Amino acid sequence: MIDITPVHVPKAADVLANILRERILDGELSEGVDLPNERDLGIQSGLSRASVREALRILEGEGLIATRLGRNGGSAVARPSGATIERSVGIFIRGQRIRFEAVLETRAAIEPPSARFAALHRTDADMDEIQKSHVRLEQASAAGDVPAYVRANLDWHVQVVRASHNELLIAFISAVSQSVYLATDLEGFNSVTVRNAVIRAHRRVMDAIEARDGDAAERRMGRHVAAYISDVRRTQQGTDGVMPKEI
Amino acid sequence: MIDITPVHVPKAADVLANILRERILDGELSEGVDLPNERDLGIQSGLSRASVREALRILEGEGLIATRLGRNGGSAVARPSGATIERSVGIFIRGQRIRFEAVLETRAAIEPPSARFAALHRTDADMDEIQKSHVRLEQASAAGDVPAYVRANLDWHVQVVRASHNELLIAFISAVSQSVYLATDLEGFNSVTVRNAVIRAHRRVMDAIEARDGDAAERRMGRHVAAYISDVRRTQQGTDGVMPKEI
DNA sequence: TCCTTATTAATGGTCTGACATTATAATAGG
DNA sequence: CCTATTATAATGTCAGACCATTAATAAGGA
Repeated sequence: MIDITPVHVPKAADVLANILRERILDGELSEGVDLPNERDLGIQSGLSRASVREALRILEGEGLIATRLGRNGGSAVARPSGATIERSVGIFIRGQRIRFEAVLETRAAIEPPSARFAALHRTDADMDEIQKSHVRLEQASAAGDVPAYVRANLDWHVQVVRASHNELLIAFISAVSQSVYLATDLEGFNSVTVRNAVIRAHRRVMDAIEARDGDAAERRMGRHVAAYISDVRRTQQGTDGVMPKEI
Repeated sequence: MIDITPVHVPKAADVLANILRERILDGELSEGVDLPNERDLGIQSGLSRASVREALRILEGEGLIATRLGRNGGSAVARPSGATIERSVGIFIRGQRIRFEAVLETRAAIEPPSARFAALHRTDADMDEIQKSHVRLEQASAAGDVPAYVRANLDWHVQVVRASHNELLIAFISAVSQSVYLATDLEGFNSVTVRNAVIRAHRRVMDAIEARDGDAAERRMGRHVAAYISDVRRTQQGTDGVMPKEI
């Protein structure tokens, strides 16, 4: 008797999605190009419109196409943005019940080397953005607006990583920051003393980045995030440390 | 005249997907629980089976459910794994044409702090796994099997990060490693000298992790990946440095 | 002519119903 | 008790119709 191993029968929509995905990622279909409409795709591929739609949905979920409704609508090729990574990381953190501690550890791992790269690769425009973020931080702190302060704080950290010009690090830190913000205990920043310490630390990091001093930027950012983490540890004693669900 | 801002009309499938996603992520529907079949979901939600299927497809793409065919089939709640992050990162790297340099930078950023956490948090079982990876690396090197060597090399690095017990760092390094492997120029490891240098560096890192010496682990891993990167830079001079497409 | 308004057409969104395919459960036969 | 067959419950796929949305186009008036 002939021995046949079990065959895997792929679904029609997956096959079509794979074909289109490859053509998009290969650059054969470049950003902005319109795909044929669903009915034509069905005719060309020999599949039903339902299967075509399912394939398009897969690609849309991957951020590879964007679909518009109405006349002159249809699916256009898009560039997968960091938003896709942010979404999957957010779901991962909530779904796996990642400890808040682990999220902070990840920030502590990524940010200091990112600050180094920022010091090495920054442009003047990057420096401007970082400083603008910092001004917003100071204003929110002076106004005692804690939620705005926390947002500005996170934004400053993201801006620093942006200055590294490393797209992957930017995507990672953006993904993580979103979760950090939602899990941050605002009470911890009610103290003017705490907020001023953060502002001073940011100034020191900015000085190093401005001076293009990678070593100092990495060292100072490392101390800053370490201090932040020990602050959080002190504040959150007694809680279970699991990420909250409102993400 | 009354002023009405444009309203956003969500798609039926999105609404259902959002509802189910929240219930899954809130833990109300826990792992392994079977959802109602598509027809029942349609009846309960008041939507057509087509819309229900579209919603299920969204959740499947997010790794939140797994759908089986056949009798006793249906959709069961799943835990979103790192695989979802790996997929989105892979698509991001290819789609954005991320420079190979940036991917290596990201590794260089993540691995040293991960090695520190590994030294601090490792179990004996983790140490075993790391050492087993290292043995496979030595065997592949001795046999002159370069592809197996490169795979074992990457696997060793992933194992070290695993020992950190930080699920996010594990997911990130796994996602990045996949791309690194496919972009690695095997020629660079044809030299026995190069391979032996790597093996010695790994031994030093392992010693630090075994001794639970976080500082040494971070420092040694930092030197190791820095050396690797400058090797790659030397080898790849003249190429454009864009990630290859076969991912 | 030019601007505003109504009409029309193209396209995705949704629904219904049917049939195909698959994997398991139930059953019958040894 | 075990094996082979049959029935069944679920997803996968298709076909066709109609709805909803949007932009191009035509019509109409200043």
